[in-house]
Amino acid sequence: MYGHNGRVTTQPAPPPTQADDCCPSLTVSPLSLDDAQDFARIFKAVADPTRLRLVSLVAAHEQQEACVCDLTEPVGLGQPTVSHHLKILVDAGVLHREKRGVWSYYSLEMDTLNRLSAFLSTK
Amino acid sequence: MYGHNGRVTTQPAPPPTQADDCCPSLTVSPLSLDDAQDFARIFKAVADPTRLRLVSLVAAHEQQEACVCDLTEPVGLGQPTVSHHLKILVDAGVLHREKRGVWSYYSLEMDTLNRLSAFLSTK
DNA sequence: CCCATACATTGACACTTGTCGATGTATTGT
DNA sequence: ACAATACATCGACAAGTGTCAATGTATGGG
Repeated sequence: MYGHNGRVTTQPAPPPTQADDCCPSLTVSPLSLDDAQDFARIFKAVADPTRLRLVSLVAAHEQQEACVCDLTEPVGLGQPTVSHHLKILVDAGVLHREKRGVWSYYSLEMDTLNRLSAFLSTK
Repeated sequence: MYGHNGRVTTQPAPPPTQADDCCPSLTVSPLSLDDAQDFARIFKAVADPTRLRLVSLVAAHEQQEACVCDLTEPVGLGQPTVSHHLKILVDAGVLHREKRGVWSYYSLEMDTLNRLSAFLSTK
């Protein structure tokens, strides 16, 4: 009934409310290793100042889409570096890439952003 | 009126809706470098599978708090490593540390999580 | 057909990061 | 005072990451 450190311990513990396996949330039940790795991978994509700015620039651009040449100057980095960052965002499902003619147009993958948002929310 | 790549360009562009400087959002206006760095730092703290599991374990623990000795076994890592991860989460404002007796109790900093959540949401 | 443009990929490098073992520092009980 | 416990910090090392210059690949225009 009392643990090694003096706090009251609970009974066998009700089976973790895993009912909502639809969309794992950070604060409802312990994350499985798989879920933790999945979300960590997406967060990693967003955990860089340059990539955050790229996403916000795409969002603020006309039609909510932009090509590489629209982005290199605002972020002040070389084209290969920007392409590299955009690839990471696309691989993580944060951005969508559509090639039209010579240009690659990047747009938001809103489902992913909202999924991340819901994952973090505590209310 | 037409840009170098054939898309219609807009007039001088209305001053970016910076009215909501209360809480920067990823998708409303281009992020400043400072805001981008601030949020990237917090996302970095969360962009690791072990740290995500630590946060979820704290959230799922009794009283929504846990000490290091509660966490080492579930994540399967050594005590110094767990302490290291917890420090990163505390520094980022994701967890709160309170020392009571010999134990350090970690709890959620819900404001930070909800701020991140709102930052990512597109609705 | 050839050239210019937009973008992707590669190789290299400095820097950061996750992990561990060893050690340091409080706090509690005897 | 001493020993044991809980935790933090340090030093080290392999692995990962951000950046660039150089090069490769497709597309459209003349």
